[in-house]
Amino acid sequence: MSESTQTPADETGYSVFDIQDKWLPVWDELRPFASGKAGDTRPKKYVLDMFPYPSGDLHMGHAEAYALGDVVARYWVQKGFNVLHPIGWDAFGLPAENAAIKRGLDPRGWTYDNIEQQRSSMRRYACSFDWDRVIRTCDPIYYRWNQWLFLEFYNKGLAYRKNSMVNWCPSCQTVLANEQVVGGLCERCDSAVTKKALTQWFFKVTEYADRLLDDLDSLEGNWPSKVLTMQRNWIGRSNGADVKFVVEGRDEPVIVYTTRPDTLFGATFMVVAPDSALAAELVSDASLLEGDGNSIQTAFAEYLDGVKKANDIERLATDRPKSGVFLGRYAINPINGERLPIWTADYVLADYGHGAIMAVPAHDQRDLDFARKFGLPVRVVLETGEADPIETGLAAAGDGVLVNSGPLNGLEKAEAINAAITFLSKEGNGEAAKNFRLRDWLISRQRYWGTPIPIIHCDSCGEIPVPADQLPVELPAAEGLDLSPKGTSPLGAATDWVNVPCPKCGAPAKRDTDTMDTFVDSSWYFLRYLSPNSTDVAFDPAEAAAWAPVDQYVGGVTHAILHLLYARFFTKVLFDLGHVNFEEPFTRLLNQGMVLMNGSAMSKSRGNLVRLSDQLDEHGVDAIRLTMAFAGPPEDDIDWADVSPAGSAKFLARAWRLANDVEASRNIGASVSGSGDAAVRKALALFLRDFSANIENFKFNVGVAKVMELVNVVRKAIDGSVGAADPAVHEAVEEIAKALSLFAPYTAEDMWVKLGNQPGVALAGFRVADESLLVENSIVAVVQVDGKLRDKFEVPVDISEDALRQLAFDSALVTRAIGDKTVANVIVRAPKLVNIATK
RNA sequence: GCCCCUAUAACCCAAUGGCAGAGGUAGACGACUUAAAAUCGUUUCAGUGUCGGUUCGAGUCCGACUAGGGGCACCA
Repeated sequence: MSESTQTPADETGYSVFDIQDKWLPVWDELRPFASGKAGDTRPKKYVLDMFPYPSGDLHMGHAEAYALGDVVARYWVQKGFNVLHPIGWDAFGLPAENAAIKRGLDPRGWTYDNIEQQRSSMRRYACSFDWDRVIRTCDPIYYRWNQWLFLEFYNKGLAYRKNSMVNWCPSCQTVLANEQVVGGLCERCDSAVTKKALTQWFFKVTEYADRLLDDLDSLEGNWPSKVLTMQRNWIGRSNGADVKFVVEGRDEPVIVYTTRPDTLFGATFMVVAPDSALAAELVSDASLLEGDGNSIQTAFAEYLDGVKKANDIERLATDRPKSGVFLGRYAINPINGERLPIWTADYVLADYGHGAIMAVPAHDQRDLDFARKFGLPVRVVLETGEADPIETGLAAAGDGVLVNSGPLNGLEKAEAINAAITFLSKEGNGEAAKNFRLRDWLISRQRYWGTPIPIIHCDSCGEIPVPADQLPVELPAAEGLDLSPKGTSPLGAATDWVNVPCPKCGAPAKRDTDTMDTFVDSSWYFLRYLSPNSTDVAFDPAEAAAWAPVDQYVGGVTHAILHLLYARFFTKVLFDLGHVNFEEPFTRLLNQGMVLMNGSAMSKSRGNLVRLSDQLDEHGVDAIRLTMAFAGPPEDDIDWADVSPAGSAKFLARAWRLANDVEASRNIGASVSGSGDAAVRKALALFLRDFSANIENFKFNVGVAKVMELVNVVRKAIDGSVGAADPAVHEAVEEIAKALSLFAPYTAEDMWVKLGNQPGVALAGFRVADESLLVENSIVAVVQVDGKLRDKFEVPVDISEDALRQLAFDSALVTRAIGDKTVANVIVRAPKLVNIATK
């Protein structure tokens, strides 16, 4: 063991490193956190930490997350609950493959080695995990059920393949889900994401958009409001209308989505997305185009080319000037028969609504910018009191009364929206509609280290699901496969694996070579913990009924959208399929902050990396865990430069010495009589009352402070006239050990045994506060004059208002403060306070 | 540009609308020690980012502003 601030020469004998070595093997025997004991009558509590990705050993971020999750889990154990607190590994994914490519390692071996290292670190870190329920998503016994779920989704029409423009990371050489593109950059490697037309697998998450949004209301108060807001924004529901515009020379009308059907009279042109099928079709026949058809086709082709080249970062820049091309075609406004020119511009997105809009420049900033650039007309149809948009360049976005709008004139905006929809519906020209910002979830990836998609492609039968009895479709060995990214799946080269007979007709067919997004794995793992080794079912419904949903989820806010949205989606699908009886997977959510160093995220390149293993070697496990809990509110970031693990270690030694002193006093046979010191008993009762509330409200830092307070009280008692042999002291130190078991399990266990107990402080159970000690006979009342404190004195708790008022006016200090001023008002809040207002 | 969160002592942080300090760090002093460390004890330090409002009373509620952090951002 390396140098430590805890000198082993500490004459009292406290050595964090010795007690770590001492208790770990004992706990391995005791298994205090086994949750599957037969006949366990304790009430259940499912506490879940987000499982780690095995990218190396644990780091400071893990240390915080698992320390805080452990406080919650161990708290409920102390409260007498049968706590399910499992752990596993999110073991598929690119880093394993990248390591394989870079260092010539097998992704399998690399992954399992890292898992072993993390598992061993978690054991030393004293995480209260139930080690009988470990899962690894890269085990065939796990991902087999990914495939089963995929087929359940497929059979329900919730998994489908389509060709579309998808996000493409040129560095990872794979497609990305919308959620994995952050500000136009790849979430994983920060490369600029481009678009590519590919046939890919999707999960139809949009079909659940309404429920995913509406059910967030039921989580209000139990999830951080920040996460709820982010999910609401991401789903992005908007209400409006679909409006049919007849296009000259086209049989089918074009449908346009708008949130402002009230401004239909203000539409002066139409815009279609350049990369939409509609745009291509509209210009395909040169003879239909107004003016020189050929030059319009050329201009469009050039424009489309430029749009395709632009990446998302350029496209998302809001200050970018508008661009576009006139397509030489016209649409008819259904509300007034006006002829509107059709343009194409990249501010209209192909995959939102119908890829086409009606432009109302007077009341929409984007349309106004476009109209001003290309000299298109602007017509105000809503009197908002704002200046003329043509003059100011600012669209009139406010509310008001309709003008220039035929039958809608005089109506308020809200009324006009309804009236317009009614009018359109009657004519068959439109209807109310809603749209979502959320897109379907692209789940196929062109990489090796993932779950194979269980579909076989047959020339004559098409897509055929792999029959259930042939699952799992196991990944072929990586050996001999070129894993380097090249835009197509490495699995395509595993010819023995790829070529299979069609399950339906027996003709030669090929397996789908893509693998699933790893977010599929993590969308249901909380259910797999309930029957982690089952080969018959993904999860046992009886176990699910007994344990699920998760009562308390703990993890980083980085997953606020991705993982949490997908897991919610899966849960709702599983509910609809009759596999679970709840619709929200995580009843309560705690997001812990990050661990920083000197104000910024730790990283090797910044040179501010703090290694967890160094910290553990220097201060011991308990001190680091305690530091994490004590640093501040759990959702706040911890700056490691601001905290003092040495201070935590010092406190733990101080607490430990209390137990040591009590033990010593017992050994010398000090006589014990009575129920012990009243002041210590009262301090203990106060502590018991406050501590539980603090932990349940995630105020771990305050909870720790309460333990420190009690330690200080007991220290004084021992050093003073009360002494270490006092029964109240003994009792208080036992409670300190139990409370500390949430934060510093080694120290707590050692204290507990020193006090004469069998090992197992984690299961000891908190004492109940003695209510009779909390009843106060007297209280200090304060007297304010004009809000300023002037006197205070002790009064009986049941003092009457009149008596207290009298006492206040009897006070010389008070009368002096009043002086010659007139008393205007006297507020009496018996027994605590009197406030005398003067004028 | 829009929305949300935060602002208390040198530092990290507490405080059901009722005495601004629970706890810790750092500092100072003392005890113990030949000395130092450790330990124990004592102790300094703010009127709560700014301005205004509600109230008998505001760190706490309301409004505006400043600073920091986060989210969303051509979604029709």
